[in-house]
Amino acid sequence: MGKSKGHQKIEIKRIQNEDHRQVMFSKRRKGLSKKAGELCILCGAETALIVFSPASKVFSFGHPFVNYVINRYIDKSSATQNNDGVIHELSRRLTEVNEEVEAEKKKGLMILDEVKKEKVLRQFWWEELIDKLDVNELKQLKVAMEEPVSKFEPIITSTRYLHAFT
Amino acid sequence: MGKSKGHQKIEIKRIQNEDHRQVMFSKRRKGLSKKAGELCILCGAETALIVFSPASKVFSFGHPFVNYVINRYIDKSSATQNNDGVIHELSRRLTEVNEEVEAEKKKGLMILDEVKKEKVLRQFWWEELIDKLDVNELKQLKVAMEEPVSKFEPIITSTRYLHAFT
DNA sequence: GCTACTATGTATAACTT
DNA sequence: TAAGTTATACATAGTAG
Repeated sequence: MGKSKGHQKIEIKRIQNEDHRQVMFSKRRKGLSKKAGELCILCGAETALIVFSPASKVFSFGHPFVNYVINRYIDKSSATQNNDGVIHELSRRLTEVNEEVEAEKKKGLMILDEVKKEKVLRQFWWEELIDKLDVNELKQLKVAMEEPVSKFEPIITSTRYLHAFT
Repeated sequence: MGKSKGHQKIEIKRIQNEDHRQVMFSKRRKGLSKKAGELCILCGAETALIVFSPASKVFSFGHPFVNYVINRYIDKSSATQNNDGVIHELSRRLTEVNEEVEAEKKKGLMILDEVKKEKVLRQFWWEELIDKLDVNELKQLKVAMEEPVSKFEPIITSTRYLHAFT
């Protein structure tokens, strides 16, 4: 007797209850693999999906093989200068940002003190990350930054970026 | 007048019609990325998704980053020894911070006309940007986007960005 | 934790513009 | 050609075992 409220709407945010989260992970991971497989069959796509659970268990799906797709991805990004993937990833990130901003604005602006506090935390995060990026990534960024890209400047406004390389 | 038969049942096999297949690919690829992102947010998973279209276009999604997840997949044992461990730790912190942000968003409640204007201009800004950037600039932006300060700053100092393309 | 069930939300196949 | 609409299939949140 399934006495259930059925599929209720949920907010997309971290599930607090650990058990619930685990169950959700299991279900959704399977669903994701299934859909990845369907995409391959229906459309002739080649796909790799790697998922680490919070407990660091790995799950993967690949068509034709995970490693094959990964290699293809790596080759593509290093050899060819195909913007598509980059653009896609960028637009995805930007979309995320915009959505976040929009959601934020709908609810209201954060209290100024809290904004400052968050900003400090984020700076730390970012500065540490820069320190830990591998040499190639730093070179890439450095080269990119040495190019005259005036239309780009607005993004890189902070001097924080600069001493990462000095 | 949407005179449609709606979502009909389909067999999971290669779609023969090329146009139909392309449309299906586009839709399902987006759906897949969305669900991958939801899995990450809901369950704290780390995920990489790489999809090659039949025309060899690459699309990818990664949290925290595609390359990070791939590296972790390829060589899990080194994760604690090199920077991956740091990045992992940092990504955890980012998640925590984001949770805090989410919590804080709920506190504030001020909708501003100014803010709406900014939203429109901002969308214009990034769409133009994507169209105009060359490879080096994309690399640069990619790096910039991968750190949370830039995603955050526009909220506060956005007016600096707006005349870049006007 | 895993499977089964049910009610419901969501994704999406077919169609329109 | 992509973007929007509609009807339906499918995924899945909640629950029980």
